[in-house]
Amino acid sequence: MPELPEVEATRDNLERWSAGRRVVRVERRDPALEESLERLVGARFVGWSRRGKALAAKTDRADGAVLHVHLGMTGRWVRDPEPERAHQRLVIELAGPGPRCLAYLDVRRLGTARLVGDEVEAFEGLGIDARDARPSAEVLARVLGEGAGAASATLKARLLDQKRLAGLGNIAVSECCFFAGVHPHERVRALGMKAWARLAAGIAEHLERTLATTIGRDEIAYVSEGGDNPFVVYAREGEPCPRCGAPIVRAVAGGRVSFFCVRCQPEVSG
DNA sequence: TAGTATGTTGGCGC
DNA sequence: AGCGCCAACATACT
Repeated sequence: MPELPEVEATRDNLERWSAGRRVVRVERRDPALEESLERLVGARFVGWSRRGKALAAKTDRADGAVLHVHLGMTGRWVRDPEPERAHQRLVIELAGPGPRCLAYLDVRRLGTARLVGDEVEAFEGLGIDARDARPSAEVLARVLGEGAGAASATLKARLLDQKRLAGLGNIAVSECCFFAGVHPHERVRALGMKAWARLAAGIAEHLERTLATTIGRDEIAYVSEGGDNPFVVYAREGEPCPRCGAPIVRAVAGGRVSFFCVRCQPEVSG
């Protein structure tokens, strides 16, 4: 499920459901999850923060321990699931009024839930947040366009590099690059300040749009089963570009698909 | 049955 | 050092 907007919507839900509430029971249904999670019993949730796709729940534990969560590909948190609901990996029961329990579901089990020492550890290795940092053209040019390897790096690879800019995923790259009118496989060295400025605006636009459809929902849906494709170019191969009408192209780079319009997003360096 | 999937990590060759 | 590429992780769906 998760790119930044879904993770932010999840953070918002968990904050509303659990802030100020005490854990009375931790049920570790997936033995692959760390035993240390059981130390949450008796702790009170203080609040949930996010950086990129990582979540951190502060508690009132004396040792400052923080619950670190990463949703992987299919992770999600729900409140009070039906008991027979599949793929429940972790269930946290809470005392007092509000949802009885928070449940972590993860079909593919590529996500993480573990106790770490503090928030710094939970966010270790992550760059600036793609939304909260509101990166300017200058910041993007520096964070994504510089450093060793910039001579050969593609924009897509740099946008996906969580230690540079945290939060964008494979879908976001196609969307942001379309809004910016830049080819995702462009070499970063070929980008001028105007292109970085369009990217800054494109990232903001993508996040604004997707956040609007995810925030405030108990169950956060994405491109998954059933629903209409909410994206502008992602998974729209062959459909007309919403700007110029040319067919949207699908291409694979580094094992991951990109969608773009060759007319609106000409590749100058490729 | 093969191909696909929103994420991350680690190996390989350059 | 750090690219791009690929496989692996584990599972469901088409």
